[in-house]
Amino acid sequence: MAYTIKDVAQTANVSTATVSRILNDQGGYSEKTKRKVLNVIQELDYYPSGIARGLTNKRTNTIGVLVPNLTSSLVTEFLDGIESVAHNIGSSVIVCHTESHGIKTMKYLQLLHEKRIDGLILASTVLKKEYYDYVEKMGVPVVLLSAYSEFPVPYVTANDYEAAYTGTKYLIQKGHKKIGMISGNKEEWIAGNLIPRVEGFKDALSDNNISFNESCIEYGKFSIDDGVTGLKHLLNRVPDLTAIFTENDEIGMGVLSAAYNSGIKVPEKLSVIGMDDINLCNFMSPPLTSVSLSHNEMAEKAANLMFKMINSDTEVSNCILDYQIIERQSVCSQ
Amino acid sequence: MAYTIKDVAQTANVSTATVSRILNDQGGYSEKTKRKVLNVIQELDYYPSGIARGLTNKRTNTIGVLVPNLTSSLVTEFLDGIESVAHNIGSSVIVCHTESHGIKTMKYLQLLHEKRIDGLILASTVLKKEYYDYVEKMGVPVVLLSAYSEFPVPYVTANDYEAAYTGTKYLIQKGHKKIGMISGNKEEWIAGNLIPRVEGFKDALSDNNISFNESCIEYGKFSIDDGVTGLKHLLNRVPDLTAIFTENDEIGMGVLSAAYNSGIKVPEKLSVIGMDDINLCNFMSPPLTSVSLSHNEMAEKAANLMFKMINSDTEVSNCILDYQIIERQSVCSQ
DNA sequence: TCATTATACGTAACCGGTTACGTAAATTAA
DNA sequence: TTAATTTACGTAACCGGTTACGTATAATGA
Repeated sequence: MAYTIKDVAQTANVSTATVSRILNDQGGYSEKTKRKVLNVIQELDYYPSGIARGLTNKRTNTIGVLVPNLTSSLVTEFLDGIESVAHNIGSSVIVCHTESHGIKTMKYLQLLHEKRIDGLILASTVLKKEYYDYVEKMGVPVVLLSAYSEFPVPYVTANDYEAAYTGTKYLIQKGHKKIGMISGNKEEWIAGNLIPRVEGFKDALSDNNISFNESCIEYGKFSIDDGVTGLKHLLNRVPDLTAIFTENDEIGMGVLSAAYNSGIKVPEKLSVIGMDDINLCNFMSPPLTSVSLSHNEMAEKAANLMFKMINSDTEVSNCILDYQIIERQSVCSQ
Repeated sequence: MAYTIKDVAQTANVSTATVSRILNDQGGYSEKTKRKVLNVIQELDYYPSGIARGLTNKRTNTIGVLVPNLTSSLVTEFLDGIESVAHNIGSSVIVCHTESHGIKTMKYLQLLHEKRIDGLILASTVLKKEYYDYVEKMGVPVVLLSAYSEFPVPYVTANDYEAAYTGTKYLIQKGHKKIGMISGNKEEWIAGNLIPRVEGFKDALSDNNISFNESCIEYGKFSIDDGVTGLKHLLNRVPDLTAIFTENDEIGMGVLSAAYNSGIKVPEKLSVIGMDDINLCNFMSPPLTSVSLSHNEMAEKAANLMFKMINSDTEVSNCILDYQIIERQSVCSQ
């Protein structure tokens, strides 16, 4: 195998303790021996083993990130932000693709436990009691990204209710009266009881005296595909819709695609507004108007929060970020 | 901290060796003690430390994946496939976002070296000599995904040259004579000398007696943005183009977007064909015709190859996968 | 000058597992 | 019945680092 600290110590005629001290800038050695040891390290091309170091240090410089999927742009943008922060701090990230699947998620948590990760970020994941109990037991800092929880786990998220309310109101202000919504999976939210984005949608309607009918909401999952099938179902049930609010941009993209393929002009015949403001919105035809939830900031905040918890063991406070409507070309006045 | 194997051994009145044997199904213990130990493990909720285990085993059950970016769909689809294979085999994957940046890449390699990963996959990355020398030194199995190399490192890729040739020929057969190309970064390929997708494009033209002019190729990077700026530059230089072949689908998406915003109808006024056939192609307006390089299969093959090398230390052969044109609606006859 | 303190190390235990080797007890063979 | 073999463990070294503690030497102070 590769050289060890012992090899370095021997060839440099010092003890392993000295080598270790030099490697970690701890002082307690002369300039001369430092140079000598550093030379030997270079010559042998020695790299300390993070494994061995982790064993004593109880620090692996590795964090885990649980994501419900890897094909969603929002999620990969999260991952991107987290990875960037982690790398700057000197940590690596292990990605775990849970598929929102309970058993797979638990398996991943066990795996990360065995790997002795320093911290954990759950992105766009509903924190079930089972998960909470486990991470509690693991005893590592956890933060939720784009999710909240009744359990005492810090989260970084947007005010989904308000954002959805505002997004819907935007459509109303544009003169729309027949507005539908395509939402993600209902069951995902068992924990939260309420689906905030749906509630925001409903309340915006009723506050503006627009009659609401349950059939105006279509529930699916969160992917583009769900947008295309969602639009079909929705228009079957209520054909005179003039605007659609989608729970996220992927669904919105699906709606755009389905509309194109059905010859429904957006925005002339149908206005569409998404949520999250993922980068792809800019490049749709037409560019997709969206409620931006500053998700770049969100990911970085979450990562920074987690590292702060790792380093100082202090409790940190939740963080609710701002939202903002990014007007593009998928919505027009009625 | 958490319980250790010693705690388990003590409370079960056996030695740590016995506990270890039981944990690893190695035999050499009676059913009775096995049950006893297993009970204690459950009671204490003991989980062995992967770190300690890794120290003796020289196996971390962790692999590294280097990717040039995390916002490209192709790359995340790769990542998805690799993660899936790895998880089934019981390995975790560390993502490293290199931004195609030499220094950052080297830093990551060192980090992964320190972490003592079992294997490494370089996705869509040109293997510079510097990288090769380093991974050689690391002594772990490496495989290139969607890349080739003059160095003796196994790769899994498509026949880019032929695929590009065929994609271009498809446009020609549709009657197009004024065809442009938008390619990725020229400098990326220093190592390979030739840019296979560009060569395929050129050769398809000349083999079909279509005059070729260097100004018909626009070089940028690989993102959607480069597609939009690329189209503008290209049309400035040669305005009578009727078709565009893009080095990848992201660039193709950018072209679609720029065309939409400039009022250029696709495919009526401009045909566009991409490469890779990422999932998003299906949802563009219009859906983007693309040369499919079976990248799902590619990622899985690469991962399986790597694990085979990890487990058997045998040399494996390269793998060149098939391509196929997926006709959608962004190309029409001239 | 001698006592005191600081500096520059070395020794060895420890982190939490794995495993080669040794041995008493149980089983089988002769 | 006794010898040979197998089974079921325990002991202790080892993986490759870190670090508490001890000590000889050098530097400082009185």
